[in-house]
Amino acid sequence: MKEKDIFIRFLSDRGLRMTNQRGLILDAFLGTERHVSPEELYGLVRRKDGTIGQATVYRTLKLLTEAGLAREVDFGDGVLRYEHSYGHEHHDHMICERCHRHIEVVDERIEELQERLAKKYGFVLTGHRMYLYGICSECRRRKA
Amino acid sequence: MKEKDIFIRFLSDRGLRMTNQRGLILDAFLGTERHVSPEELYGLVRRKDGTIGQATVYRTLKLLTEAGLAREVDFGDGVLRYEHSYGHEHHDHMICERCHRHIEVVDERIEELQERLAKKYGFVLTGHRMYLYGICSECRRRKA
DNA sequence: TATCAAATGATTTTCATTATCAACAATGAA
DNA sequence: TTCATTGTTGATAATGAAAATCATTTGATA
Repeated sequence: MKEKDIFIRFLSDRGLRMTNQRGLILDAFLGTERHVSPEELYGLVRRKDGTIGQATVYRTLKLLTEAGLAREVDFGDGVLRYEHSYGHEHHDHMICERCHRHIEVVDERIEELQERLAKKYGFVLTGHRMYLYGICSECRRRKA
Repeated sequence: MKEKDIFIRFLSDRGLRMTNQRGLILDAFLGTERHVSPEELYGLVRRKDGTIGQATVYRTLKLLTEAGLAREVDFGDGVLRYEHSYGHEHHDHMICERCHRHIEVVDERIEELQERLAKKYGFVLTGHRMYLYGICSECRRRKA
């Protein structure tokens, strides 16, 4: 399992340790699709080990993010979510405002233009967040 | 004052009333540049009327947003900010991760591509949020 | 084995935002 | 005008996510 190795290496580089709890949390995280909130993940992990604390889940998710295995996603609803980062290349998000369906999208030309736009203002880009909001075809049909 | 008329009309369309407090909050909001947090605005309004409640500021900002006079901006730091919407055409945000300097940007080609991207997935766009993060020239120079 | 930093879980704290509620004010019908 | 209805407000409590605290446990290493 590649991810676990990466995490172990990341930890030991910092003088941190791989523990049982961190292993469980990583496994649970890898088993998810799309986006998990710390709370949801806490629920999943607890099924395996009922004694785990939610603070540990929060802490581990931060670590996974720093290790490059997870990525924070903020839909602006007040809950931070996490998605896989390793082996999942960058993408942006398109969200249906009616059914909350969610699609991952990328457009290379947009990415390119973002770089240029940044350069124009003297910035060196380190990252970006782009959320497109709209109504999906499904919901438009249903309305009719 | 155009904005006040718009707000009054918006309110009466909904069977709501223009009040002294709402007027004060609108004025204070119009007097700001860039982005205000509810907390900051509360501070400003209180100078004019020390009895105003912060819940009223929160409520009024929501109303202003619905009226199309304000726009919510979420930089992801846990505080929602508001910026002028009326007479201020849409723009995106570029933020320096080091000094937190903030620039408003637009790129018509990006906007256009976003539309096309949405269409490709059957979405009709209603809006979007785009935040570009990077390091500004100032900060890069200072580092050297 | 002794030592010491890291890790954990329970708990508390923080902080932004929202809900609740009683008091008050405007509106409109009778 | 009177009275009922409904909107508005401010104070306060409640919520909920995230971070901080802390006593205790764990694990690596000398």
